[in-house]
Amino acid sequence: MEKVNIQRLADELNLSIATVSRALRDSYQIRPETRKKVWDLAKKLNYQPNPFASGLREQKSKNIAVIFPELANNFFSLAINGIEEIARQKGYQVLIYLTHESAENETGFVNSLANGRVDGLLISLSSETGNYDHIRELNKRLPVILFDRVCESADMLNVTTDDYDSSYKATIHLIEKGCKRIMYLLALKNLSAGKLRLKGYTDAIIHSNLPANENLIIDCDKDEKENYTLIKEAVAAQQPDGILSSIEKLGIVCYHVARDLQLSVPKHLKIVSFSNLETASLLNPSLTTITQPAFDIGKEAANILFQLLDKKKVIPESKIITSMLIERDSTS
Amino acid sequence: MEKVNIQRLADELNLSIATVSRALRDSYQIRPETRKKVWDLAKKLNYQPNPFASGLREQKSKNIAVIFPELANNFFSLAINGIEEIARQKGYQVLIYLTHESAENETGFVNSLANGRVDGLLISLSSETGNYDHIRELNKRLPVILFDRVCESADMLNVTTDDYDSSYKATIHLIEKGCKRIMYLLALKNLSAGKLRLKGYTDAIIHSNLPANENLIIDCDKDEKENYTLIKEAVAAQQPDGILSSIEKLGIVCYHVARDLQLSVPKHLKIVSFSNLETASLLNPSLTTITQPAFDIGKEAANILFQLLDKKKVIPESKIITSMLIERDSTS
DNA sequence: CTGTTAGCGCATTCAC
DNA sequence: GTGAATGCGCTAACAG
Repeated sequence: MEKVNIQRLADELNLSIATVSRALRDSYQIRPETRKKVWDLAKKLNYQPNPFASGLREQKSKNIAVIFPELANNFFSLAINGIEEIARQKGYQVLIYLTHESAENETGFVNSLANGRVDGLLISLSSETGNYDHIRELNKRLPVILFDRVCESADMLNVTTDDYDSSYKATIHLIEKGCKRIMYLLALKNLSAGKLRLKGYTDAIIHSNLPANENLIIDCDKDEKENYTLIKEAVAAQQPDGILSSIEKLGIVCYHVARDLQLSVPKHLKIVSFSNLETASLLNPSLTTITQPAFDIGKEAANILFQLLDKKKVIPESKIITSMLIERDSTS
Repeated sequence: MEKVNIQRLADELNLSIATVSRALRDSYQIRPETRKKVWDLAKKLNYQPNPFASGLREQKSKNIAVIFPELANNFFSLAINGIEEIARQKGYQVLIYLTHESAENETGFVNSLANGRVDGLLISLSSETGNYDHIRELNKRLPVILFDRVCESADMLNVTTDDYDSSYKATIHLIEKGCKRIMYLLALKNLSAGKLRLKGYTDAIIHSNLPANENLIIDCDKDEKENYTLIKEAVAAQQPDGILSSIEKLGIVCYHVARDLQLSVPKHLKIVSFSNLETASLLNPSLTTITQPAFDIGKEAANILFQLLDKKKVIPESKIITSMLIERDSTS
């Protein structure tokens, strides 16, 4: 199988490579019949332009990078669906990187993208990330959109959900259900999302004239197994009547804790967790969730990125997508 | 910010680009001090070779493609972790493609990879795929490894789990638990995995001298919502005392059906499903699973691919990785 | 040990 | 409308 490149097409048609190139790119200054000849042969030989050659020549890659903390998480699995869909429409390839929640990995990946490998980056920060220099640095060279796990600064394009509002509303929801001792499972505390969710919770507590009790805020930025023990002990010691979990993973742990402590949900303990539909549908119907439209967040982030790449005359803006409080404990 | 390429380094050091290139590639024939000078400046300027230039020159991309049916599925989410880990170690980038179970998308993607964009492909077939010509065609040009959803033919490299055995054993497990009417939820029937799983079930039934009852085999290769109704009606009509689900998604549906029909699991109905740990941990502990080591399958598939790419003198072979039957209904 | 040069495949400028 | 020639950044063959 000989390789089929522009030269080959040109030779077989007794044309110059310049003409072939122009014909393939539908240049206005090409005779229709020439154009057709070229296209027909290209089809026949299954010609496909070499992306490295055109990338080198045009100084653009037609690739975008997506950096995720992890994928064993429904949110990101769904988000990448949205991203991939948009990228495919635009004729871009998607390069995927997993940080495993390590800031070091993240910085390494981000720094490695400055060489033209990709034209843009979609990133959701690792939970360890506290410093955004690597993002800013890369953003000088190519468009970067943050989503979900974003950084606060106004100089970056972010796509998020309404973390503060949804956390606030969820807390109020629990209070309206009669909860007086609402435990908060804290995570992502370095990140904007984590801070906003916590603030939503504490504000709701204060506005409802419930006592602010620091013992009810459990810092769960720990190892997976530790979290279980931590939460179990905290629940046993503090006897909460409601729990708000700031991330899905902890919501699940928390649900297991309730079972192991023989606390009936939602009778003895009401649980609300940030989560998403896929996961929630697997859980016992007594878990109320704050569900983020992960697919849409992915799509929206990708759309904004392509607005920049397409050099449209729109000024892209950060976007907040609202999540839904889905109640499943109506039996209480 | 000027661009930093080999030329730039050469100019600043008064060397030729050839020397710089060699120094960066640790050629044996370079003076240590020259090497050091070059590396120091490269570090200082954060030089990174342009992947398009080297790709073009060397006729290899240092990219691999991964084609998945979907990602809103724990198996594939975990598998890509394994793949990414190995690829990263080897200095390769991972391009991701999602077919959404469409054979047409799959063929399109596979055909688009013949232009040197990637050096190898890892693919898990879509449930629609019945014809493997596109795979064979691409495999003439670059290494292709199939995993999980593979094709039967011996001319391809496959990484799978022991579908027949695990299905057989799961059925025997149900029989030993006292089940006499075991329903089988059939899926992926075009694919090798689907056929083997079905065969494992039917053989176990026959070997145990239970009546082979076609009404107990429910063909679920349908739309998501249809499956629920289908299974619910089948369970109501056939009154099985055990169910073996050939895929995770149906196992979950089946679990919901049991709840909605007020059939206590595992008391009235024992359920075993192909699934994985992550998902299973979310479910009620009464679901017994056949758990595939998704992460390891991803890693193994990637390893075999890189054996080929590294041109090691080993002859790569297809590999079968054993899954585990994890029992959670010991209360019965 | 280092420099000069050709060429990977493509898009484009400049001639005609 | 078309062809010849150049260069994107890099590696390797060849020369010294």
